[in-house]
Amino acid sequence: MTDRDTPETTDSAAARAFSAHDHEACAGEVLARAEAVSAARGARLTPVRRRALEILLEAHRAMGAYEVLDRLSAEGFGKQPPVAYRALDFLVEQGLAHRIARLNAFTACVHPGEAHSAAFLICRACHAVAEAEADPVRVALEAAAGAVGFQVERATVEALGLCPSCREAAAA
Amino acid sequence: MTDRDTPETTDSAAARAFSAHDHEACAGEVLARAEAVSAARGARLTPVRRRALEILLEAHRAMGAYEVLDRLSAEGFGKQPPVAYRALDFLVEQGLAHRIARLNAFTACVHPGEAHSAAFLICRACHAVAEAEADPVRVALEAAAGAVGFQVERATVEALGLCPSCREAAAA
DNA sequence: CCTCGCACGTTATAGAATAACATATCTTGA
DNA sequence: TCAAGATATGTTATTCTATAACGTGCGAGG
Repeated sequence: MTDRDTPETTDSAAARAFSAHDHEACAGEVLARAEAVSAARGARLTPVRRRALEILLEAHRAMGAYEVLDRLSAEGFGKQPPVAYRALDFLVEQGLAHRIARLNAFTACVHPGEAHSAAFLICRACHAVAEAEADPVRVALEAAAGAVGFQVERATVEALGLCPSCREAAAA
Repeated sequence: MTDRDTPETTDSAAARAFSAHDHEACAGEVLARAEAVSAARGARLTPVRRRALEILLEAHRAMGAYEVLDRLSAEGFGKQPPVAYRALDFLVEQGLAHRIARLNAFTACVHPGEAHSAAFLICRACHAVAEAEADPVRVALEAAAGAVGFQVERATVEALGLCPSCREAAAA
């Protein structure tokens, strides 16, 4: 079941999240796409919002709203909670970021624009968060729901466990 | 996909949660099993803990910790947050209740003792919460995780949407 | 009996989120 | 171009959620 040694083949985004890679390039690419997506929809990616997204992308992990707020206020933006919450809520609405319920935290979406159901893989050791493709999961969930007449609108799928690196470290 | 008119056949617990039924009998049955489970493990289902579980069972929906606390304190138990959190945490640890991350709330487990992966179906209209069988969902999730070398330990699967009754009401 | 562990209760504080209001900026159509 | 409405940003204050730290009582085992 935990059939390892199939790293790059299946879900490149999730695999990348758990391995060394060029954060800056990866962040830049996503940011460019985020701008395109926003423009296409007429949504305004203002300075605070854009900066909030950059902060999430740079961190490449889930961040609490107050953590983002600290960074924003240090850069001259507002110092009060709504500043961060509004920016983050905007990003989530636009599909540029996701909220991780289990952590009361937020993370940048790694493939904005593309329709997708995401599942989050949260490492309990190093706290990295990967966004995995979850279409089959969503299908299974909708089947279970449909069986009792429930109509799924939004799904929250989060797994807590060990990422490949931490797993190796633990085994050693 | 949303193939209705299959109410009692598939997942009786989840189906029951969304239809009229004898709450008292259903709660009594679950409570009896909870006691058996606790006894079998040597876990102490003390008065506060037992009462907290009863409160969840009677409500038959997700309740916030402070809501449970209000009821407990009205009945002579402690009035401070840790009283409720400790009781609820115990219930969750013992598998007698679940925490719904999305709602910051708790709900009684409808089949304690049996090993199961649960998915929660949360009605955004009436706020009912059903616990559905989620083994296939879990399998799909583990497949997605395994593909990137991630080892799932605990999974949070929650769907927000419309329950059968509210869906009918909305359609009318 | 006595003491060690667990449960219960308290006070105090930390952390997450939003309500309500004032000000500024952007857009748009007259 | 300018006024009006919508959108964004910022503030203060408050609410909701959760935990840390400490003292007390009780029950089981030496």
